[in-house]
Amino acid sequence: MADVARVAGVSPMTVSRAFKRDASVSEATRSAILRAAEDLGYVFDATASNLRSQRTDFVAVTIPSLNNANFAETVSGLSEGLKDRGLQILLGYTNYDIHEEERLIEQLLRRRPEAIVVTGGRHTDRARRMLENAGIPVIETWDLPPHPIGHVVGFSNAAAVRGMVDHFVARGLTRIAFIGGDADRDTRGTDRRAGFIAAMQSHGLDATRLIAAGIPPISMREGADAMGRLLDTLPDTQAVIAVSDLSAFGALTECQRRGVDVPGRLSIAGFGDYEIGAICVPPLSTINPHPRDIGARTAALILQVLAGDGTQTSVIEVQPELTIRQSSL
Amino acid sequence: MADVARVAGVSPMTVSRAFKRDASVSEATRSAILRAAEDLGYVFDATASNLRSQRTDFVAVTIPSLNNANFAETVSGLSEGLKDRGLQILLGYTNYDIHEEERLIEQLLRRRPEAIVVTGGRHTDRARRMLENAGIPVIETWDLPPHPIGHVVGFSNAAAVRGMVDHFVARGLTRIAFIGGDADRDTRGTDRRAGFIAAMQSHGLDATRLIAAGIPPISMREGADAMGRLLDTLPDTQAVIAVSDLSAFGALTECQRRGVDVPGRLSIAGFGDYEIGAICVPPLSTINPHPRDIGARTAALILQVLAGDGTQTSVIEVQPELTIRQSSL
DNA sequence: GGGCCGGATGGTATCGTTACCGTCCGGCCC
DNA sequence: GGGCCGGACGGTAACGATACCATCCGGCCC
Repeated sequence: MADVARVAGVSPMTVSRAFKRDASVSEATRSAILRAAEDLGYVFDATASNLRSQRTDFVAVTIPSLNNANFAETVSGLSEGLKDRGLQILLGYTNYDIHEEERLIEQLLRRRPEAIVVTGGRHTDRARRMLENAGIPVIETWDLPPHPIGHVVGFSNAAAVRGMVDHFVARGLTRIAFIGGDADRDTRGTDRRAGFIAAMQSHGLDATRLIAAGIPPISMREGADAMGRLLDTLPDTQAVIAVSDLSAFGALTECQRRGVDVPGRLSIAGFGDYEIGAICVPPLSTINPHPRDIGARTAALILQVLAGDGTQTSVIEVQPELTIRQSSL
Repeated sequence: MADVARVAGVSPMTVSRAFKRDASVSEATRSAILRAAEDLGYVFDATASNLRSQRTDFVAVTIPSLNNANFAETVSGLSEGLKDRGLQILLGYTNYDIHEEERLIEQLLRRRPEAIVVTGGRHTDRARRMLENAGIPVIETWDLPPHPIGHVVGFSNAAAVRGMVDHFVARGLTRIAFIGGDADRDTRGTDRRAGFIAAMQSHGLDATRLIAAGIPPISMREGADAMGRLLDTLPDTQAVIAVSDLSAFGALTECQRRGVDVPGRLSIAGFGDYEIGAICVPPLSTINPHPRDIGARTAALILQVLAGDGTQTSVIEVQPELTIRQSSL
């Protein structure tokens, strides 16, 4: 920076200001400085800036998996909402493992983010403590934790599935199965399964048609395998709700391979409104949790909190949308 | 850190060492320090550490899109290979836009990564200059650029597609179309399309059955729409290669909706070996570029270069694998 | 014309950690 | 017993930017 200042004929202080957004540097001086910097190949050192200013301009985000269209949408909405304020995202993924999440949170907090967004409401005790003491806004998403750490932008996975159960029951279907949600690791999956069981019981129906699908992320293949086991063991099943559209699609393909008519003999529904559910034949009924909205509203919340609007924590509940398509008609 | 030192009864210097990996601190002292830190809720400040030590222990990575199983696999392989050496990944995505990539690269370099991995070999001039002058290892992946900036771990998209064309020709199919690759933004897509054209011409076949699919990322829906246009305008087409498995699957669904038998009347192939291609009915022929290997070999290369093994640049070519399934048999 | 104001710029200390260099001390060798 | 060695720990300066305060000067008001 001193070199740039020398070449541009100004003080380092002015160079520093030229790299800021709204500092008072005349336009002529600024462009001269930026040109000198470009010529010299100078690259602004964010670590020094961060240390001195005690601001890093990034928001830490943890998601269970990189390769998931839903979480990618949330990150995208978040990123979009933050970029006007110059906030960048520091992303980490946990592989659906809360111990991995704990390690990740520790690493992320060391880098002094302005805020931290975590997916889900279940954490190790130590992770919880770290988040509570971090001294920055904490937002839990994709869930409605009973005891939030800070802010929440989420929805009830259980209530969302209840809507789908009601849809099936209204169509006169009673022998309904659920695929997935058996792994303790995926709390949203287990919540969906718990919602299924509660909804079935409240209708006075048998809630024991539960097919395990393995550890998350639940693949299409695992959905297909689960459907295979379901057809083998409980062939009179009339409808299936899968923990995600991906496993629902896998289940659908298994039906196709076995010549089981969907929805004629069996109705299928998924969760997440992934693109595949809208385009496959027949298209899948699903529940759209509006992942991009979750990101966008999280971004808005972060901006509001960082601007200092009060210190109370907010719980923002987004409404999942029941989307009925041919696979359950 | 001074507070922790006081509580633990040692000097700040010793606390600093206790947080390192292989510093000479007695085990008793170290655990006392870590306990004191935990009690005080002390969080190590990575920004200060980075500044003083001039090491950040992270590798910057740019990918076109978060929500893409292939790139996610590469990042995962990379991450896995780097974590033993304590290197973390700082990930950014470009939305398939080289100007966005330029901005991203600038932001990433400001954070002083130990190395930078970019997806693809086409960049803006300024991005190229920044990478050349960054003074850290640069690795271009998923491509074999004619003029590499530094190291390369990639493959020839064009050559990979040629293998698929050869497969079709060997089966006696001659009226072959290509879906996608028309957008300038996705260089890998355009390379695949160019490879298709070259391969067709070398067989003396008509290489003009090219169907546009829109701007990347090419969705399943766009694959379906493209297939619709293809069936409308060139109904005698015998085989289709799509720019990715996702668009290939979309194309397949369009055939299903129209009652076009695959592979009876039309063969379909994709690219990328996504899970959907393996499980859909019929399963899709595809080309597997081994994305996780790309990540793993990139990680190994980075470790080797950072360890100081010579200064020459290496070009590592991975071999895509032709995977023939029922959709083209 | 003197005083005042605000935009543009400069100087200095400092953010929290670690590189570098010392110190201390117990053990071992000749 | 003196010398040497190495493990464990401490003191100080410095990484490269910016917060904070000071300065300078042209323009405007009364």
